[in-house]
Amino acid sequence: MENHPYAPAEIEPYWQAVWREKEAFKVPNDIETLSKKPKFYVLGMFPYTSGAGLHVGHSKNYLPTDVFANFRRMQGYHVMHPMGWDAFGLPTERTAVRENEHPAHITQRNTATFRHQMQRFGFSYDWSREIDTSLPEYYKWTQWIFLRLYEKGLAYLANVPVNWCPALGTVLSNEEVKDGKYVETGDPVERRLMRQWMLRITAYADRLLDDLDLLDWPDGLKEMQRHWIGKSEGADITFDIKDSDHTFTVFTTRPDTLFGATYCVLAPEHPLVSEITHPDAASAVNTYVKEAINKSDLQRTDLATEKTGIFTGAYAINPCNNAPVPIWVADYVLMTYGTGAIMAVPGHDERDHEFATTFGIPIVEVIKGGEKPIEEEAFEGDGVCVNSDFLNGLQVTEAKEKMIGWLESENRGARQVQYRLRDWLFSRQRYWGEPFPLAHLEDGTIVQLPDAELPLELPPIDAYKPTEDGKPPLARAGSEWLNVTLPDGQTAIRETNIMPQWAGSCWYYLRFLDAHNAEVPFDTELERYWMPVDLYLGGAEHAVLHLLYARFWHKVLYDCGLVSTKEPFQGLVNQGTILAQSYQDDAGKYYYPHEVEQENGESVAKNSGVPLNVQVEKMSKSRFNVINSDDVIDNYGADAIRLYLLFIGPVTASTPWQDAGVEGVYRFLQRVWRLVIDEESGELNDKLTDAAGTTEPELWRELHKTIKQVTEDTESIDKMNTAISQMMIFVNAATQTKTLPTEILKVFLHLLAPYAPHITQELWHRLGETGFIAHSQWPTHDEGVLTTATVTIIAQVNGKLRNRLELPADATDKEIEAAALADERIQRFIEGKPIRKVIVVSNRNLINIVV
RNA sequence: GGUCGAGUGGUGGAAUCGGUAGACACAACGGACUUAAAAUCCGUCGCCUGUAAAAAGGUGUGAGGGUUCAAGUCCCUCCUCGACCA
Repeated sequence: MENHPYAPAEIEPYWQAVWREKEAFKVPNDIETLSKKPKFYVLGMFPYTSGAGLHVGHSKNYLPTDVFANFRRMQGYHVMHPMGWDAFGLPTERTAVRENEHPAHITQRNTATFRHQMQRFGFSYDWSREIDTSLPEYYKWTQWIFLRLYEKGLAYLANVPVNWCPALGTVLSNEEVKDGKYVETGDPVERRLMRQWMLRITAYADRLLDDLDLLDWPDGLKEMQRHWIGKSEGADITFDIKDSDHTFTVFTTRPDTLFGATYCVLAPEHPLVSEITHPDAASAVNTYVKEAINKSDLQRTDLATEKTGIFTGAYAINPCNNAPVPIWVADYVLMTYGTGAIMAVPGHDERDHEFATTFGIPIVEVIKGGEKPIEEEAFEGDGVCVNSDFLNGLQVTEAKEKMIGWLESENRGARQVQYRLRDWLFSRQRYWGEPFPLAHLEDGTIVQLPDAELPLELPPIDAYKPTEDGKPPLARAGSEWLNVTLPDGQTAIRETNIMPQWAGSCWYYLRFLDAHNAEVPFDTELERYWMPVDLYLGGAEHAVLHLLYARFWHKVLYDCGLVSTKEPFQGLVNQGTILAQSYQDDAGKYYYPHEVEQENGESVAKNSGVPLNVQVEKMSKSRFNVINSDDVIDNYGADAIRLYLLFIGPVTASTPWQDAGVEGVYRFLQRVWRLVIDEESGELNDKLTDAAGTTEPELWRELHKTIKQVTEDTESIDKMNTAISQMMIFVNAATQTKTLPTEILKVFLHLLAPYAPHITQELWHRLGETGFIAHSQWPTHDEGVLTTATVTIIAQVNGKLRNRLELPADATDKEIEAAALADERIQRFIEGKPIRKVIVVSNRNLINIVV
């Protein structure tokens, strides 16, 4: 019967092979050819290649970029649209330990899976530019860029408090630690001072902040980066200590409240704590400090927890009035922010107020304007200074200036800018990452490897774990690797830390431009042509860290004269996540859907009968709710899953996956197929005609409407779902006409091509065309076709819809009014009541009669 | 606790320079076709009143209030959810 149905399993692999053979999406690398057309660089954040492979949630990132790349290509641009792998990282290293295999092999296996899965989607990547951050030919240049940072003094060693996990023998990032445990294994984590590599990102804080204004990013995202950088302006103030030669400096954003400072607080880690503590308080302070140091920053600064602290027995002198104020130690002050010491103004700072109330410290009002008495609530708003000697009567802003001026003239302090942003902890005690191209001489001097000796490759080692005496895994490498002899005969030992996973992704968008250049990281002319990235698409989880780190490196490269743009990513969109039903018992254990059955309308675990909570949340392996893209492609084809994921909602929205929904777009693709192909004979549909498109005027108009909407919606990126809706409307209309001019059909196939590249290419071919539809030109609509002789006027009485009137499109307001008043149904609602007002909104085809 | 964002049918979602609420699709229901089923095609589909069926009317975008000829859209208060920060 139906011998020639739509068969994605046949046509998709066929065209994918043809595209590969003919290098259909390869971008030229010679600048002369490139300069003939405008450029567009569209990039999806490249994936970390875990062993689990791709699930449909990941594709929400790659689909909009691919559609947009196809769209721009058809509009006549050279389109850079590459893909690669963020391949260094801890999960691979752990798999290596578990399976006793080299991480490089595991990485190769994983990238092969990712590549294969992506190719099944029919993405139009230029695969000749594929990169892998863990290959020496790539990380050679990561090391090279690091040396440029080092030369500029932006990399340094420092003793910093870190999250140390003894069981893993490594430092963990803050995100990896929750409640004092490593989130993945539950191993305890402690705070420890360690000598670590740091990158001086704070030196770029101002530019990272200011240049946000140059970017076409979502406002919310820019706001998050601003917040993260956290610039605050204020003053450093130096306090003398009573009966002591020591002094300490505090940073405050409110120098105007100095007269209200009734105590000071040192962070538990502050070096002065042991120096100034009164002997009577020493043992108690010591105990307190030890406890505090092991708490996380979050625990310490959480507003909800009760403030703790202890009096040192020492007093500071308030510089503006020489009053003695007690010095406390409290964990809500962090050593890593500001100077690690604060002046506390309980009258005008919520946390200080809470602390002062808890410990019975006096509260002084120095700014008037609060709603409640100062003893009850801190007043942090704007007001007038009181109890402040020479500041009395001034507004907060003026008072700040005056106080800073006074401090500077008295040599008691200075204007100061502080950032919340801290320097970037850049070393890890692991194996699977970039080795630092540095070595240590016996006297402690650090020497850098000459550029010509890069890459410094990872040595083979016997086990991917720390040494017995707690050194990083690289210390297991033999002396051949560890010991270096310098040209002058001195011997040095290599750095055994590695770089964090973020390093490789800080510049990968540049390597794509010239992926296999062995001489330089990328060619300057190519960089000038392609940069910046015009559209960068990725998840909101990278809103701060990756984007901030990459911007930082880019600015350093800019200062080195290596790149031509101040910013790497001009346009950026955060795609939403794909959600799915997950099943969890009260203990928090997740269950796979196949382990769940329904009982009396409740979901329970099949084997135990334990009742389960059903929830819709982000699709992820750890929640046991992933849908594998291979399975969907097996059943419905790549074009169907492509369309479905874009159809269920806006690109930026998070939307739940529904199996049944794929059926809908699959049916749509079948209808498209049947428009062209007679399923019985396999020949072209009889209703196709060579007659002009205008012989089906209704459909001709619908086509132009569709061109317009699909073009606009695709351009917006976010509204690809309504572009697909309009194409469905068109196909429904085309199914119902007697004839279908090929002229109309071909234009429509162009519109669908970026979304469903396989079926459109196949039908294009069946219609006798020889080239790739992906290389043909995007259509434009004719506004004249959209205008009609008559329009429907919405007639309202008192704002309520009462009738629709068909009137000539050129009817005047008066004629519309007359027609409406004459209408029988409208008259029923007016019925003799006096007409108070008539409003005609002709550009909305609407009339409202107020009675 | 703060900042930002979002609440629309049974479901995913359309419509925001204020101007026809529910496009498109899923599910459901009814019909045609079929020995039957699947597929396909056609139709109904917010809620309430009304009717044999219609016609017709009322009401409706988290809750309450406001501005306006007109509010899902703007303003105020509140509730819920999400993201980020603390």
